Amino acid sequence: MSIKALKGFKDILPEEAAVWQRIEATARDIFHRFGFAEIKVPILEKTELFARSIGEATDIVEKEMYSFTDRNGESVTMRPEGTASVLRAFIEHGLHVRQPVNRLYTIGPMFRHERPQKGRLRQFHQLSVEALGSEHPRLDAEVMAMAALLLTELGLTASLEINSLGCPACRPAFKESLVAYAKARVGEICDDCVRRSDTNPLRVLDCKNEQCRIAFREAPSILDHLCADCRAHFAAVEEGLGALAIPYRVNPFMVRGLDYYSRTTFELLSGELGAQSAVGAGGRYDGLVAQLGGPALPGIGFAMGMERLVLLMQQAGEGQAQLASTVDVYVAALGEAAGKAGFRLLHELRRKGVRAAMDHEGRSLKSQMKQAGRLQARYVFLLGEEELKRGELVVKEMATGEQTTVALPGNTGAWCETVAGKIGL
RNA sequence: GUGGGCGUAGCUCAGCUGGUGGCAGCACCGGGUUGUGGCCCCGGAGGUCGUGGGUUCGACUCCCAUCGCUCACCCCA
Repeated sequence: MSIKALKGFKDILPEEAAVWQRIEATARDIFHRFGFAEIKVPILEKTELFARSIGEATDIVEKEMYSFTDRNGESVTMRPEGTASVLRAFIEHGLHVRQPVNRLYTIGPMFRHERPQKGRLRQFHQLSVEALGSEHPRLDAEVMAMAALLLTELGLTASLEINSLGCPACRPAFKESLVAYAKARVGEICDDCVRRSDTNPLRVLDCKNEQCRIAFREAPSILDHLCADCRAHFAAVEEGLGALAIPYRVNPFMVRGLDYYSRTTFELLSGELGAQSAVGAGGRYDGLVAQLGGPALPGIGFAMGMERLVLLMQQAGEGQAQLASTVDVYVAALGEAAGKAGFRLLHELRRKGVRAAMDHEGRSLKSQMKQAGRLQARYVFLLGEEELKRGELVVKEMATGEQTTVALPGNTGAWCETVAGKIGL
């Protein structure tokens, strides 16, 4: 039995990698338009970083992290999400003293030891975006608008849902009234929700169980419990989205899985991801930087799941492998002497920026032509013993089948000048 | 951690109530064209039927176990 990839770890084959490249290129372009700069951070961090940021009591920290003891006896963890690492780097290098507001993004793999299913892997990839240093609600709207624009430019549609989770001033009271509401209905709600009302009360709000949904339909709403500041902030976020004409829906039942969120939270949802629905999600985390030992700076960010984007693009027909040509010129040589000359020609072409390919196996011309067709070469440079003798080269344009004979000067560099000039490369 | 579905060629899959694994499609290689691709025609190569046991004269087929994949719960991007 040959060795296979680990459960939940996937190879991205060349054909699919093309889709990934398109997503990354589009994302970078848009992020740069919005003034975000890339930051590259390690994928291995001290375990404590995640425990402190994501929250000790979350599923991620409790049972999903790839943690191990390093050779020096220290507990380290393969990052389960990007924000903690980016904030650590932000604090460690004092980026806030350079400019008042920092806009950062990072792209890369994350690791969570879960049971894989559609749209969920153990190693997955995120586009992770953070804006630090401003609590202006317009920033919230701007960040959401950027996320939405990315989807649009990838040819995808998703619906934006927003909510506010309040702040340390108003959330505790809400939590209490919600717990009280749940406790009074232990008989009607699922076992999970009974458990949740102790461990993570807000989560009862987005339980998928039909009974629970009914039971919590009349539950206290966070939006009615917001303090004056949070209420004003949320209203201004809505106003900002309105100003940019970004469609959205307020969903008071939306909750986030990570502890650090405050005030604005949002999700970009799609119905085409199996049991998963979020392509992207994020929110504000105003206390987090300070909590990690940095300055008391507010922040907001989001993450997009790249595998989920790929899934959506494939379903939208955007994931088709482009039939673009992978080579400009295929050098077909016949015989040892022509092979040697063709090999020099091949490298000359490449040095001039031409995508060129050649076969070294001494195959028949027919088979070389076939290969050229498969690579969708625009031109074949045919070099046989006869051409070599006469100092010529046959240039065939594959699309039309048209062939012209080109005279070769004495050295390969000049050949390419002549040939490339002739065919307009 | 819990449950359902599925494991036959590189890929997609036929294979009936057990009786020798398929001229199957795509892909690959060669030929038809002594030096010309795509389309067409002909030929070729490619398999521990996931693995291990059991039942049987005989198992791809039935039973058990195991591994893997997958979907869902949980959770989340």
